[in-house]
Amino acid sequence: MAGSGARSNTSSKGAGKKGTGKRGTGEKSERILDVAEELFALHGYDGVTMRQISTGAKVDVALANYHFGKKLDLFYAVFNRRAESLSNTRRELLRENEKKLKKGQTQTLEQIIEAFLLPLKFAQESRDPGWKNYMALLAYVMTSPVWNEQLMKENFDKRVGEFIEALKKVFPKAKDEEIHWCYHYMSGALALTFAQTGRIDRLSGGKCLSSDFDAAYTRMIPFVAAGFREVCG
Amino acid sequence: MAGSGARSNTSSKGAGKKGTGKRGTGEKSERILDVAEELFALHGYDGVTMRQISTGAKVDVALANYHFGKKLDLFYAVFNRRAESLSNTRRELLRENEKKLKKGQTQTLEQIIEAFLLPLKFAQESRDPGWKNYMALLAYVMTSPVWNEQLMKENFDKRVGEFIEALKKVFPKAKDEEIHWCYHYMSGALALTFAQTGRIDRLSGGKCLSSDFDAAYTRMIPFVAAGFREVCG
DNA sequence: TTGATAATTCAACGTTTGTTGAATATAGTA
DNA sequence: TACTATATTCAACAAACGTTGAATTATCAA
Repeated sequence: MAGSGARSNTSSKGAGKKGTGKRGTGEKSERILDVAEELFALHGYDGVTMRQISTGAKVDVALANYHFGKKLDLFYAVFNRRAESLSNTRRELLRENEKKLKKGQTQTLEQIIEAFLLPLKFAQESRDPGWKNYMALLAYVMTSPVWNEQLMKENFDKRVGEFIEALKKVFPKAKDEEIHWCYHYMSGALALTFAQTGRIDRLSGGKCLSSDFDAAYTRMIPFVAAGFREVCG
Repeated sequence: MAGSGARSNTSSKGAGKKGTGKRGTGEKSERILDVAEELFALHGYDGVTMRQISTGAKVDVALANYHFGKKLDLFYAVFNRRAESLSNTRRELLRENEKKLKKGQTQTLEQIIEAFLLPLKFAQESRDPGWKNYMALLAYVMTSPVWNEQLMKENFDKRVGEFIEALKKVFPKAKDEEIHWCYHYMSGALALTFAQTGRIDRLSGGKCLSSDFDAAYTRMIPFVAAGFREVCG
């Protein structure tokens, strides 16, 4: 019989491939991921049906199941696809900064923040418009009480730990609570920016644009840095 | 025939009552609202079924429809219930501050921010645990690209406009863009706090608690104020 | 070309969904 | 009491849901 492919028995992620053919790497597979990414970012996990995804990707409903397993596995696949590359870029920038330093020197606060934000700016300005959708999906996950733990923990928390360690070196006298709350504020500012709700467009009468991440980025650094210094300095 | 009550023909909000009896004010009605509030805040609009709500409220499935109309109308009813009281408290605190001023004086930045945050702190610390759920629901709406406009516009944008006007008086030389972006950062920090995702608990190893809005609140004021001064001052 | 494997579509399944008409119970008035 | 409007439950509907077995097509090495 045929079609005995990637059907996940219970809820495994990897979709056990057999020999040569890698699942989820074909043309249609990527179209499915792209459409799912956009829709999940806009309407959340429960607000999207498999039929909406397959219709948008111009494939049969069953194909998404064949390649990715259950709907939940597809959601994970969408989230994981860009998570690693994002986290890696972030690590590289942070270590690059560290290498540039002479012995005994520590990074400036602005450098640390910049290293944290820059990859996100790159993502937003990338040619691939999917990155914008992914950032919106990230905002959805970051602010969701149910997804946050299972998705952020595995993919991003470790890198954030490094980021916070670097901050502690800048503010050696600060309490841990102060640093963590300040990071929390920055994280919230970021998440709302990613979400691209269009609210700032409305409130500002068009003078600010949700889509203009460059404007958000350049002002966020001094804003956050000043906040850190006030609370932790 | 019976049961010809509050059935909304198309999608009207008010649920046209007939004479004396007010819909949605009984004991079970409020239980429905409370449960719906909690579930919507946790799982979003699409992540909650009418049956989950009615089960949680220990009533029949049909009762929610009878009192509130369609599911969408119930969602609106939940959101609107506490929106007005929140916005009013905020206005009162802002005007109280203004009255205390002598002629020619303007409010300090901290006072303005405090007037904006205080009602939210009250809400969080209220005896009614429903307020915490509502703040999480607010975070969901604030960060959602699809709900933001239709719900925030009607209920909160006007008050935010007043808040921003007060800020402009503190920073008369600042550009509108700068003030709006700073407000945006503050708004994001707030939203993530409301969401209570538990992430700060995890990252800080339990030293900070998502539920501890008081800790978030006291540090947010100096953090945000310093950021405003850096960017707009 | 043949044969095997992967990719894709087709058709259908058992559930669950929001919603509603009718039946019953409750409360209040005359 | 009887009457009336409201509140609540019961039972069921059509539609949409995620998922899957089987059939069909494409791919590619031998």
